[in-house]
Amino acid sequence: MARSDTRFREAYNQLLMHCETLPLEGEIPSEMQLAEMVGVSRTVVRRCLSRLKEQNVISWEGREKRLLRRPRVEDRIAMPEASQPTRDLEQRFLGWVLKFDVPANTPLSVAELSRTFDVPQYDLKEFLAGLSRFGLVSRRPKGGWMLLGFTKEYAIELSDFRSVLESNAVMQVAEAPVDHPVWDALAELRQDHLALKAAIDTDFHEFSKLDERFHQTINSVVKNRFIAEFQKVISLIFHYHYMWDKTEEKGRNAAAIDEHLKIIDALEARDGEAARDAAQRHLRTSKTTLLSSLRHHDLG
Amino acid sequence: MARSDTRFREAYNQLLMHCETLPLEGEIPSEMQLAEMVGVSRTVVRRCLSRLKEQNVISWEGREKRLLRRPRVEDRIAMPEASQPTRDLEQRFLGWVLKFDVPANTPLSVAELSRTFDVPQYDLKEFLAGLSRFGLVSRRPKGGWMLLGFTKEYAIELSDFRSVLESNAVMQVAEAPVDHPVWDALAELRQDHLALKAAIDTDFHEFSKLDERFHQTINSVVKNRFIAEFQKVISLIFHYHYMWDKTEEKGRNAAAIDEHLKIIDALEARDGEAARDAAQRHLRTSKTTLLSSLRHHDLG
DNA sequence: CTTATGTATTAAATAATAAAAAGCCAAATA
DNA sequence: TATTTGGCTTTTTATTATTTAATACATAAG
Repeated sequence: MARSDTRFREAYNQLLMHCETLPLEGEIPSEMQLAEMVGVSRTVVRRCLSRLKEQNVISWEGREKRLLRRPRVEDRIAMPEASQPTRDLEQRFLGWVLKFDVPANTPLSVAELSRTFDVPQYDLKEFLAGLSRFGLVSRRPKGGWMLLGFTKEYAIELSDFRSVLESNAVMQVAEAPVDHPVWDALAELRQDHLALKAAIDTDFHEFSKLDERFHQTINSVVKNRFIAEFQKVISLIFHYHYMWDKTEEKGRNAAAIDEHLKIIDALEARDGEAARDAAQRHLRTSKTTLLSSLRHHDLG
Repeated sequence: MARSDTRFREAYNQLLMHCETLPLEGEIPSEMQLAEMVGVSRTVVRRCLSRLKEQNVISWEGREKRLLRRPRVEDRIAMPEASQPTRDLEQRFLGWVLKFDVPANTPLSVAELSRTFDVPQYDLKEFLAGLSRFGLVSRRPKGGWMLLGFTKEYAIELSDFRSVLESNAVMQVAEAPVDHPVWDALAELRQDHLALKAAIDTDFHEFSKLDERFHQTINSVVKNRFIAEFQKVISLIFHYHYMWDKTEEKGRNAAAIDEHLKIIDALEARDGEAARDAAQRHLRTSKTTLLSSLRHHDLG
């Protein structure tokens, strides 16, 4: 009932590996050096050395440490099977919400989420606390958490916010120096848009990926940690919704391609104002699409 | 070693109070009604009733519950002294960081913070997880947390972001309907600015409050949860820094008053473009001030 | 005099646990 | 018969206890 000793196990195995590179009776480096090597505190190193001595792999007397015998495979400590990485929890959680169409104002059970996502409860608590800053979840008065979005209001506010951020991004692109990599990327995007436009009848579902790439390219010009953080969530949400709303998909995508091309035109002409206007028109369309996809869910 | 029974204690005392309003031998409402009343689960209500019966305050047999005697003051359960509210932890934390000029890349000890702020450790974990979304803190590889901001880069990106948000807000104000409360607020702000301008030689330190009010008024027009969340942090940070940077304060404030007035002029003329330009000029000044205040800290 | 070790102190992660909430069912009421 | 109520069970949450790990400090070795 306490913190796991994964650190110790990992360090122990690493030290074993290091021992294999040493000659028999060879001198083992100082505790501090070992700690540095393995990226762990001296406390852990000493625990490892204790065990190595116990197992008669090394001798250890004061600062004299020597290799007694060659380490064997069975000397290694088994690692507790690594659970799913907590890293992409955000992706998985938002995906779950959108895929299963979890309605607004659903109580979230940390215990249950912990099971579905195979993530310890305290990691989830931390994660949810972070999401609450985006207004996606909140604490319930009687304890626990609650999923707030995606209501119509949320979608509207998110779209508006996206509009604000992306208008700014477009303006910045227009003012980027000629040798900025964004220009090559845009030229390539133009080709890909034209290619898809030509094959729209069969390949229209390919647009989703292209769309994401387009917006990412535009936004990559803005070097701002706050905006970047939000973009991650925004693009995820829009992306998922489009994937699920299949009504009029071909027509919608064809129209979006033209809108994108207009933005590229304006940008390459270095006309910031025109680009911003084109971008805003495009984002208004996106907003409408997002809202109508919500309406379909309501009815279905 | 488990969750506190504050809920029970509070509920018990509330039920005692309710009993006082009842006549002797009076019927006590159903468990569900009591639970609803006190805002607590039936489980807690039943625990309370058990104790009330034990203390001979009520009789309780099946669904027949009657008041046996008038509750006395000593029947109440003592409440564990409420620690500092976790509510304004954000204010206190940011205040602490800025006031003591905690440098960037300082390791934060949850244990220590818990003591200084008189807040349980898990609350702090949640809070820090939230702040990490703003890029102010992050997890350290070997565990624990680390304060990232306020570096020069952070200040620049924050200022730029603020600029984006506030330009948008200003544009929206310009398009607000004539009966929107913002117009009255702006008229009042104009008077207060003029008054302070007249008395600038003596009252220049009053500007800080006025500044906050001005920006809050502008931003209040934008109804957007994402923007609102950020504004809280942004205004807090800018505000604190100005409070601590005393160089040239009078001159700076006098100039800012004029900049504010120009924005108000443009807004009242319903000239969105002009208002945005004026706002951007003002925010550029703010950015410079913020950066120079950081530089002073570096030198001092 | 610097660097490494031994020891003590402090902090962090996390499982265990009491408190609270939610769920279920039969009995009682209307 | 439909609905509410109370007794009981199960699940979940908040919070602590405890183990692991990190850090600080004194002491010894080179």
